[in-house]
Amino acid sequence: MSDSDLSAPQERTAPVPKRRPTINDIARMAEVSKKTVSRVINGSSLVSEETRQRVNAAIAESGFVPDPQARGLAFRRSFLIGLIYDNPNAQTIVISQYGILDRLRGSEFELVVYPCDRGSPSLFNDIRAFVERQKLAGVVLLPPVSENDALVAMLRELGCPHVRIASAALDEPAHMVASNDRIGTAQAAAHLLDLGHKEIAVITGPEGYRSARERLEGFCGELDKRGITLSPDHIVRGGYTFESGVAAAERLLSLEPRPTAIFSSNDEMAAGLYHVAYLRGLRIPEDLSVIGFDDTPLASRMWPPLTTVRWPIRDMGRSAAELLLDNQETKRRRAAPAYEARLTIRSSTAPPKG
Amino acid sequence: MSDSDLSAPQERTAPVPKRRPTINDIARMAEVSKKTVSRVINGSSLVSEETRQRVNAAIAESGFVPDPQARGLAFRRSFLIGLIYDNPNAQTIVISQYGILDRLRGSEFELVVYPCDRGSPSLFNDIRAFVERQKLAGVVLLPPVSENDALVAMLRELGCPHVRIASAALDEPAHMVASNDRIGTAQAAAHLLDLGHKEIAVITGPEGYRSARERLEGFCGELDKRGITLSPDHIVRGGYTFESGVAAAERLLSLEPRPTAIFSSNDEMAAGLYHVAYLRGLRIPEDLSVIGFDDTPLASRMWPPLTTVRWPIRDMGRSAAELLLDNQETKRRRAAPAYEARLTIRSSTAPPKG
DNA sequence: CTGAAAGCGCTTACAG
DNA sequence: CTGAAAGCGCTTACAG
Repeated sequence: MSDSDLSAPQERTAPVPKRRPTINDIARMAEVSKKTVSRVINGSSLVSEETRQRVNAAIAESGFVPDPQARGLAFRRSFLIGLIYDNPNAQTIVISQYGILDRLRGSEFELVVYPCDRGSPSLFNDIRAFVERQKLAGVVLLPPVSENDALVAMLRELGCPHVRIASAALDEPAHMVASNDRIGTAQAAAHLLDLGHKEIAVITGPEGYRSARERLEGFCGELDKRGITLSPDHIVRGGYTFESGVAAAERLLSLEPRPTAIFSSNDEMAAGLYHVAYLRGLRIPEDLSVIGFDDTPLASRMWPPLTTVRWPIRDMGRSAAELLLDNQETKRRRAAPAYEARLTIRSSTAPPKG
Repeated sequence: MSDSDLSAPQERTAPVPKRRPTINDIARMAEVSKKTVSRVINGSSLVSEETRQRVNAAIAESGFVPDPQARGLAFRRSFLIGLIYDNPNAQTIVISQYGILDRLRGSEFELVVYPCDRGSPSLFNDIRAFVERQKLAGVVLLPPVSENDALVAMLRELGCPHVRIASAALDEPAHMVASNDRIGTAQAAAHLLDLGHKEIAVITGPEGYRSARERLEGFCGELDKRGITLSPDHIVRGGYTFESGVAAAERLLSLEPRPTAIFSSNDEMAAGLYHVAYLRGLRIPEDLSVIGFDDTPLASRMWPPLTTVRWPIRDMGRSAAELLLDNQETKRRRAAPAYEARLTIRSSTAPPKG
């Protein structure tokens, strides 16, 4: 039973440094050529059923795992998926990573993280170098950098498969995992209207961000339908950061008459709004109703727990990885499911006083 | 000047698919063997200054970048660093990633993320497979999985370089980036005492977690010094989660007399404590002073902003990567700097009433 | 359906 | 200080 029965005595003393089995070992065990082993590994249909079983048995017995580096070198590409993002929100990043890994686990692919700075003048060169050097099997782009069409054009030129996650369909289905943010924000507007609010204001996202536009239009679209139009001073632009939420809140809460309800285009800015409200002695939701967007853990940890629009980022990450792998293995271009952002009602909304 | 002057006319029409230059191209350009180019790439001292310059000039001119896959295959290891974690806190994960990448950027190494489940029966096998398959250049372990000595022993056996991030020196300096959590928690205790609190309670971390012990002992150590000993019912165990903070708070705020100050061993549980306090109509800090630990963004976004102990995770991540790379390139074993958790005073602490 | 040869882009002994 | 040969563990044409 021992595999060293035939070796010289002195060789038995030192435990054989059991080298990982290679494709050659499997070929020998199964009595086929290494090329045939390769065919089995890669799921080629040009292998007889009997041969395939013999090879698979040898693989199982030896615990053989193909070396991704060697495969990659021969394939001229790696088994690495890059995650490129400039999103400031830690929750979004981590949860999207979990989502992608949900799909990658058990596959031969690994996830390499690549945070970037959209403002950097070397952004394009850096990403090009990253993609080329690692010969990435594909990349997933998170918003807002996912909205950068020029960057995506470069990826296309490089022949790097890519999937964009965003708040609207910016690209062909094969390259897109989109949420419909308008549905959830329309629900938010309807919720405030149903509670009886008339003095409504909005903190939007940064200029030029597609998500900012989608959320604003979804919210205002519903108000329009009900015959309400927000005056320009009731729409204040934020930067998706806590600090920008504070600044926007200071302007909105100084309005006369003061808004009784404010929709913030993300949870971070809603937290800033809470601070300003509390500093001014306002109670939430008695004096001010607040709705956020994202449904990060922060939303449920604030006090009172924040009514917000849930953005299904984990599912979207999983879909992005799915698209990348599917379109790799098969030729058919599959599309990701349609995702909808939906309102989650907690405790930060109530009817206006009086 | 054109590099296709000598090619047949019909070849000039199709733009030459400019293949990435390889070590062979550089060898040809510099008129040396590829082995010599390899020596230059790897910083060998056995190259004459003149030859080195010629090779470097060719590299610069051609934009040559060595293929990490091919290098890895020949080296029998990859240029991938794994980040292994089971930490539930998104901020901790993302910020440590930034820290590690601070050091990796510009190097030839990439960061591969590997969240894991400490409860999984296949944890060891999964990590072993990950490390072996990818022939990782090294791994960084985040707490609490970094405290798992058996896992680290396995990594050692596999010959996988590793650095552990934790709240105490669990290992030799070359494998350790440790914070001293006792300093910050002692400061927290002193702060509460100085404010005049007598009824003090603690929410600790999970049983068996080294960080939980360090923080508890740091806090109670300072109380002891001042002649105060907490009764067992004033120390409630939490699980580092928001929900466990809620549960612990419910017990502590039911005590008679009610504590006027509570130290929570992380920010997440402090958020849970806030909720229970508010539900009971208590004001922070007037009726209850609260101190957390970590100084995640959540701490500054809660209301009132949380007094907490700052855990310098970004710096620690950078140090971990530094250790891994240094101990890779040189033989000398360097140690990471000593990190100290320190108290950050915000608005959740005040003198007790009366 | 199967295989022998050559190659992916590098490095390790081994010479000199 | 420099190089020719062999090899890392796979796959791509090319045969048959």
